[in-house]
Amino acid sequence: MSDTPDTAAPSRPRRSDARRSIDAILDAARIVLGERPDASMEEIATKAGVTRQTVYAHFPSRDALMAALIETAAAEYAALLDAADLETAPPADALAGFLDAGWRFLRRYPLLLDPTVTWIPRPTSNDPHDVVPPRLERLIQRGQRTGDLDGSVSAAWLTAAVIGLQHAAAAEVSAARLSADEAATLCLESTLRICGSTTTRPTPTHP
Amino acid sequence: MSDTPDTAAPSRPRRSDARRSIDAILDAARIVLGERPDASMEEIATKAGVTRQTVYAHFPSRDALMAALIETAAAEYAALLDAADLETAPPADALAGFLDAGWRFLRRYPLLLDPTVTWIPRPTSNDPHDVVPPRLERLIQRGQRTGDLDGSVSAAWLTAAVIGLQHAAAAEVSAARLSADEAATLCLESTLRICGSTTTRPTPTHP
DNA sequence: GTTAACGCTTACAGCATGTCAAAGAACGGT
DNA sequence: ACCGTTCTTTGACATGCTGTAAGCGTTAAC
Repeated sequence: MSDTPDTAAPSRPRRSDARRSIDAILDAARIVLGERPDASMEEIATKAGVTRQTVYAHFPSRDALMAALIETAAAEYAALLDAADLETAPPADALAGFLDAGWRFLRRYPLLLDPTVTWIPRPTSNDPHDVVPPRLERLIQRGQRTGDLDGSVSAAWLTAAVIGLQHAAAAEVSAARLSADEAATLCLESTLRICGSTTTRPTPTHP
Repeated sequence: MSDTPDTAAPSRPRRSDARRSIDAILDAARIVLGERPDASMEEIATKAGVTRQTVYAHFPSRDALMAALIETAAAEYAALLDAADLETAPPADALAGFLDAGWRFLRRYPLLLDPTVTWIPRPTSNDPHDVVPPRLERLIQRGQRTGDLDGSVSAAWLTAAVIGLQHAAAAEVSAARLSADEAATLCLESTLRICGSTTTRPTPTHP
């Protein structure tokens, strides 16, 4: 997935230390930028155990590094989503599974919580926007067909709304106004509501 | 509201051309940063008809300028919210009024649509976070007391969720996936749902 | 009309991003 | 184990943006 940051057709396979450096840089960027999104290339390079020029040897610019990082993130996100069977589980459960995958992803990539990243150049391939929303939208459409979800609101909007709700919940966690568990619970609750889930999900009163 | 960008107790009143410059700078920043959030001080100064140093004469740093800009924005937002009687109107109508104020505000300050701004140093006073969420939360709490809104979900979370929904809707407009009208309609619809509005708001079928 | 405040020009330092060239180190294949 | 290639490092350099400073012209306030 992060095979070729530079070009698409390497004449010869990459050397092992180069691959090690690339992985170290990507990992360092994930961590450092997760803590401080405006960290310099120097900091990332140092954290990766290489020099700044080595970073530029593999990623022609800061934006290119970001794009590659987002790209690997999207691949991991896609793997998480594929592991949660969104296609077959009951829609309400599938929605919970979608959100759960998101929480686990955001714990590994707190970088994407910071909004600074949203406007950087989109990766050439494997864009998160091409990976995450379509799967959620298919899930919502399925629920609307089966009648488990309300079909009177467009699935495209509900897709954006659900992701927006999760962003809002994550921001509340970042601001320490909610715990991770509270945020997940409330987010799921509101998600089911906007999707018009008819599943009688018991309000937390004893039976 | 934007009286004293520098200090709090000016020994003598500000001169007229100084005030004119300050207003021009703030207005230029609002417009230029709305188009390109990473615009330089030079561009802002040029747009304002002054030199870069004049900007620094009034705002000690870029962040200070941002803070002042956010501060005036918050004041305008507060005025819009106060004009829509959130305290007395029926909760569902008040929610619609809240969202409407938001749409009008975002049209004037597209700058705040860009997420780059969210993490800059908070203004010393008149922070938007101290202006907008409390009014919405009071409105939701009132609706929960009167029974017009569902009281089983915390008003604090619903506050964040409603604002998050509006952000999501605004992003869809920015991405040209929705028109402004569609976004407003869908956002209101989902807002009423997560708040558990019991108002029978007719689905858009003809009477 | 005098004075204080304000704006403009010029200059400078600091920092981050990119770029380049050359020498040294590590890898891969033989 | 050797050798050629690839990778890394060092050092230097150009550029652009931020922030600071002093001097001088201009304008508003009283």
